[in-house]
Amino acid sequence: MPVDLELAPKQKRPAGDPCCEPVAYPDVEREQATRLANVAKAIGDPVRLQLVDVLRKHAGKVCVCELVPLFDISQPTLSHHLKKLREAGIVDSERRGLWAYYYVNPEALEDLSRWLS
Amino acid sequence: MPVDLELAPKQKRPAGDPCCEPVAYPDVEREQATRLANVAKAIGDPVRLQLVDVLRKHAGKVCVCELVPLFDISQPTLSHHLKKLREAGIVDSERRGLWAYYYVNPEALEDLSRWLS
DNA sequence: TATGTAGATAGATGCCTGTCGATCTGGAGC
DNA sequence: GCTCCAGATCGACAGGCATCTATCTACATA
Repeated sequence: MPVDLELAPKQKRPAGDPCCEPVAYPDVEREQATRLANVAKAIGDPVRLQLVDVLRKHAGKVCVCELVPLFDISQPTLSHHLKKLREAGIVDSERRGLWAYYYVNPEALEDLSRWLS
Repeated sequence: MPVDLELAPKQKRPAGDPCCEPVAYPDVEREQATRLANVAKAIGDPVRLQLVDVLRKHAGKVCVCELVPLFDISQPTLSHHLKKLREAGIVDSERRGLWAYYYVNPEALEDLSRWLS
């Protein structure tokens, strides 16, 4: 049964008894929604949210070895979370000698922030 | 090996060669971080993010039967997503006769919005 | 060259999640 | 009562994710 998806498709329903007004497609289209959702998903973990919180205050000045003791997780797990944040474009890193320094890329969060408000 | 967690614990490291400045615990404490992360996680799915988008514009005026055709998912799956949003406190519902009407609870998103900006 | 350290990667594991079809529930109308 | 419909729930399944231990890579320093 082909369904007209362009606008609110009206099912068969007692005439004169519409359950609601017609609904248009979301303003946020699938592609943009996926992008925003990916950012939201990335901060959808308490550890990662706190990581972003720390990095926003100490951008470029905190090495990973200082971050590990702040959380009750192993170093590889923290590295995994940082990778997730990197993949979502929320943070980026820079190596100086032995150490790696992470910083927040503010633009990534701006889109989501704009959509929320 | 007991580690002092109160503030930035200094590991053994060549004296006079600190990798970075001391880091304090995240301002956003674990509990609040978990709350914020749960909200972020709830909108961390493209379908749910678009659902919120639609409901913000048609709050209380859209029944579920109008939402289903907007997405390429089955009715039970959509019901599942709405439940997730309900559990996160982002939306709430009201039954009128046969139909269920959902609306966004703006407060739930405000906290996350504030944290982001 | 050998040793130690910061951080990333690999592989395993158990749990969580998105999806479906089938079924249940409860109101509306005959 | 019976039937139809909107929506929620159930049970199953595949894929994803957070976590760990073990290992690897790259740099620094003796």
